[in-house]
Amino acid sequence: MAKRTKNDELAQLARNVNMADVARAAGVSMATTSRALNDQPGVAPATRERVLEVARQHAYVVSPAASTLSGGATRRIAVVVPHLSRWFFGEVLEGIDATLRGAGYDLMLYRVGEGADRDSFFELLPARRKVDGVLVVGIPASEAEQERLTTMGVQIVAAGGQVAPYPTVSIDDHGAGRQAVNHLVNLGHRRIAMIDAIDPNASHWPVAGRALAFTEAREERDLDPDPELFQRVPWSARHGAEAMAALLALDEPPTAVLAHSDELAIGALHTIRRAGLDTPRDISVVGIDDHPLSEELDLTTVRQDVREQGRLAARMLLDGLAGLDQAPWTVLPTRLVIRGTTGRPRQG
Amino acid sequence: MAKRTKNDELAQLARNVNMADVARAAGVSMATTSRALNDQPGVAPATRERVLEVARQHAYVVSPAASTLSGGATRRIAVVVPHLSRWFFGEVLEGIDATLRGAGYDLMLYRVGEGADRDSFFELLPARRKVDGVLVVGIPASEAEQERLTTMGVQIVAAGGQVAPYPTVSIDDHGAGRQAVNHLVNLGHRRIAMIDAIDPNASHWPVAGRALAFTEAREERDLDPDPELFQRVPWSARHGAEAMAALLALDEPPTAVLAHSDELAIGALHTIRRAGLDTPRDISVVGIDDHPLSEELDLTTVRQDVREQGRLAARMLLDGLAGLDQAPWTVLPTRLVIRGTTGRPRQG
DNA sequence: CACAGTTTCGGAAACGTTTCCAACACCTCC
DNA sequence: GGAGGTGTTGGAAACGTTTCCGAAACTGTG
Repeated sequence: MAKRTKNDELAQLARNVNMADVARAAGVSMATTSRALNDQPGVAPATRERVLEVARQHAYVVSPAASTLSGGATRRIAVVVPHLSRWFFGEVLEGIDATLRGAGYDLMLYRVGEGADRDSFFELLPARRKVDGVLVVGIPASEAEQERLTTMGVQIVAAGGQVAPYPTVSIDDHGAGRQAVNHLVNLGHRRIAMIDAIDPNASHWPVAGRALAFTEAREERDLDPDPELFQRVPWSARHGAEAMAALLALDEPPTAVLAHSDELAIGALHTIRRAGLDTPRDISVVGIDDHPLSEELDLTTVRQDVREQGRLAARMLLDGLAGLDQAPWTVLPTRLVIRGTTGRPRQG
Repeated sequence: MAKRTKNDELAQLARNVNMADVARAAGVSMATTSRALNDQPGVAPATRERVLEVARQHAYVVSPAASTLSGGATRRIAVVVPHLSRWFFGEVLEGIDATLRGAGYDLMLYRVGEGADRDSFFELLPARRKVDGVLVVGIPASEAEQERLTTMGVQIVAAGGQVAPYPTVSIDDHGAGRQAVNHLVNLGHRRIAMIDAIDPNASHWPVAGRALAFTEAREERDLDPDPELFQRVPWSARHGAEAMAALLALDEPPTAVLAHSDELAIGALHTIRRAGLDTPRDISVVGIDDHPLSEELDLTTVRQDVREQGRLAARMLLDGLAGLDQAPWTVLPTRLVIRGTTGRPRQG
């Protein structure tokens, strides 16, 4: 009999149960059923219990389409990212997913690169009748695109990016750069290089955040102002390696290197190894991120809590949807993690 | 005047335009408007053009909720993954997203770990009225869970995983292991170790695919059968490093190591470095995946096209939705990429 | 018991699209 | 001209839920 009941239940899943079925079985109206299932006031506790039990027995799930059409809310959030296979975005998504899931929201993913996809997304905003809110992650959106986005008529929060006309979450990017460069200065380095990252998909990339901290420190702390020490390359370990090779080919190589991200730092480390040099004996390297591989590589780095950024961004969006107050701008601190790739400069 | 037109358009986006508005402006009925917008037959070309132009001028987008409620199709695909921040899943998602986007489908992301989330997902199948199909990626689903999934009444395709009662895409996992171990054998290695990966979230992890190829090769090719040479650890660079340390602590360390994935291999490489040893001079290392960092690390590895798996899986699902024939099981080949971490065993 | 206030309940309209089928228009052939 | 076939069009019903508002039931007080 147990086997037969299981089969009946399976068959019932295939034939979707509607609220009308639940109402009939519970002996109440559609309106009462809806109120009971949606935890709305105006239902006697005993009636509510009965309806919930009948719904459970029928394995009833609401029709999201009918619910949205009638009540307006989609209970879906769009997450817009420029890349999927890079660590940062996967990590943010972990935080976002957990928070949305906990609140009963679904996550719709939009990977928006360049060209037709991007034009289509920002021009017509096709997502606007599909979601209640949008989380924009690390998209180098132009001011026009940002403004366009606000016309969607949905809540927007940005993470991991730049100033925008909607609430944002980010790390103290400038502070992170500051921590890294100060660490090197305090070790005694004066000829310090930076390998900065540019987004291969962005049309321009102003000197801001981490890079700005570096250029400012050069002036304030009397560091070597050699422009050759400021390298800007597309992010990837390989480009980091190539930039490090260019730095090692200078008449006077730097004694320390600040890399925009751990991925660039990893590439730089391997160029150093291949050149027969070592950290921190011959040259110091510090990254930013604390990527999972950094601990294994013993890389000194500035840690940012990427997952927390995702959680916070989602939290802020949900608060906005619930009509609660939103902080317009939340900045997470970063923390210097000293490992084995930084030390005092070599004498002479 | 140009500024004023732009503002009118922006205001119009905020107030959603419905199909009734388009029909009225085009001077046709709702039925004709729907046919024209959906590329259905039974509309005169001139009428269709007129409707399309009016829709474009009004920046009309359909109400997905009304469309789904009326026509049944959601045009959404669920992608179910056990992790988000690991490279493999980001890479698969890139391929999936591109293919779904091209076909006009939206991607809904479900990260299903362990515990309540997982029970909820597989038990009640809440996604079943939300999507037209499901792509299951790298989920170590039990047979009961797989069977349960088929009761959703939607198309299902799996990628990067195991045998299932629905179409699947994977690499030739066994072949990949074979390529790696053969490469080492052909270099002359006989005392070969394997660092195998287990999913920290799975309750069991049978010796299959790559690991099976290793254990079979030991018997067929007369390799050293020492059971200490078969290490199984949770995937991560750190666990790879620890397993490598255990192997180096043996009375007679292996002359070569096959790692289940490049991440494990990277960890192993660093233990080797820290022990003052080098590849391939002292010991050979081969991984599987061709992770982006592997080229930079000069790691010999077996390459799998992860993004192509995503594309294929999505393609197969869309074909199923379109009523086309689906191959029940598609296997992608892998390719050995020889770099600098493998060489002949040291003499003596 | 009567009255007032509160809680619960149910019917019907609304939401915005899709699609079936009847009606009409047009064309071709005998 | 009439018959038959083809293409186009439009009205109405359906989809499954939510919510407004009137009616009924219940509770407490004098």
